[in-house]
Amino acid sequence: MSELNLVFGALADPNRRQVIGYLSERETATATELTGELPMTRQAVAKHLATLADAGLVESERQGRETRYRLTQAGAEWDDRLDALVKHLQRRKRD
Amino acid sequence: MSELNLVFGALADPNRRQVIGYLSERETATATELTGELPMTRQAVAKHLATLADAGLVESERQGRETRYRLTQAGAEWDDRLDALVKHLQRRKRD
DNA sequence: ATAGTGTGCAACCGACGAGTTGCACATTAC
DNA sequence: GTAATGTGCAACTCGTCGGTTGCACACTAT
Repeated sequence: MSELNLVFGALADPNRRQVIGYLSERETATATELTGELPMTRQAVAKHLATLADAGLVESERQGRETRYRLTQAGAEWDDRLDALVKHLQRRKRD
Repeated sequence: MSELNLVFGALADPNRRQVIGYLSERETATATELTGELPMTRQAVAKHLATLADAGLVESERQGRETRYRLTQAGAEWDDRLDALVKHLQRRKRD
């Protein structure tokens, strides 16, 4: 599939956008850690992380018995775009 | 549903992104006209136009026996963002 | 060695989305 | 009026997606 499709498909889910937000704050996290923030099981979070990784927004590295995820450059750029977009929408709604 | 969800949900489908592109060229079009450009039935195109309208990216106006669709301001902005994004991805891939 | 913790994989389920067909209604042309 | 064109609505199929459970494997601590 084309990269654009993968990226927009990944961003279509609000939980995945939230994961991007979390990763932008914490710099790095495991699927188990993120499970504490989201109302779903670890396996569901792991699936979302896999989808984000397919889209090139997230990368993973195994350290010992845990695998830590972090935003890629593209993922960080999208976090910025999303922040800007939310503020843009709020401003438009306010006027 | 939140506006952001509606917008990203609408943009997740490549056919709908293509419809946005077509509308940015033609200024205005009917569902039947767009059917000539896409490998699907008129009703399918009409559904896509409806979800784009829900997301506020497109607006419709009935003129006689046909209803003409055009991009809203938000839709036109997204068409620009998508163009810029495609070029951004191409540039990144080339380097 | 054994228990505890973290992960990955596979199968399953329910819901939703994309697309289709069929038909009824509205508008225009003749 | 009647035929042709454009639209809208409803029901149906089918695939995918988000989420779950269950289990096996990897690593760590004691």
